[in-house]
Amino acid sequence: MELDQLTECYKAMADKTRLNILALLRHEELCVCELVEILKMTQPSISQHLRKLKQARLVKERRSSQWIFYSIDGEIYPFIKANIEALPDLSHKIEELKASGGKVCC
Amino acid sequence: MELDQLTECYKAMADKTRLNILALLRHEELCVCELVEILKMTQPSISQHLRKLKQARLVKERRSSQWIFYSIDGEIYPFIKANIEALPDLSHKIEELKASGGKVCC
DNA sequence: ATTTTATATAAACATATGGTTATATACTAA
DNA sequence: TTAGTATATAACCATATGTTTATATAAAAT
Repeated sequence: MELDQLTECYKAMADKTRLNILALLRHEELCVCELVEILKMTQPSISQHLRKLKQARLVKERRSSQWIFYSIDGEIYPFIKANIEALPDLSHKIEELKASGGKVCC
Repeated sequence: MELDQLTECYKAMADKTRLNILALLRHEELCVCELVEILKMTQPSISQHLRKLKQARLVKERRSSQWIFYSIDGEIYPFIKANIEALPDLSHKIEELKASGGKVCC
């Protein structure tokens, strides 16, 4: 893997919000508004972080009617994937969202 | 591992020069002036990159008379270490330096 | 002691980055 | 067709980052 491409990957991971997003998507695909709800950040901010992750090919998107669901891109290099799997377990955040009726959607 | 600490690690790796440094140190310890020579960059620039890598605990230093030798920190988290081992092989750069008589030192 | 060599630090500057507010687009529902 | 919902993009701003030049420090050599 080339250094330029690697640098882009690590740049994409070099932000706490984006690591949080990756840590959440590790459990299941989520749409933008769910991430907004969980991370308590504005929608444009989340969208721009997702764009960076997408450009670095760490996540992919899937449109379903009004929503766009993001998930970890399966094509990721194995050692990058290992990094994502080493992120903290945030499944409780998703559980909270479901419990509060905020899931699927919005 | 905490997200803040992880973010610092990835920030440290989110730069092409620093990835080059890590890729070189993967093979053997090097002093600042050797890195300057190999990477064709100014000494203060290299020094500041090394400081970031040191702050993120990716590298450690060892003083030997006038020189300060940098190397990969052995205490690194395993999956971070795997990242460094996945970096391109730059041993030829070190060989070139040795061939040109630029090694140990300066 | 003075000079030289190796490295670190500081100051200054240009560019990159992340957040906010406002607006545009895409789809849904009425 | 119009209104509403979900998301993206643009413009703006404050802060962070990387590079350069200049200077400081530390050890070695003379």
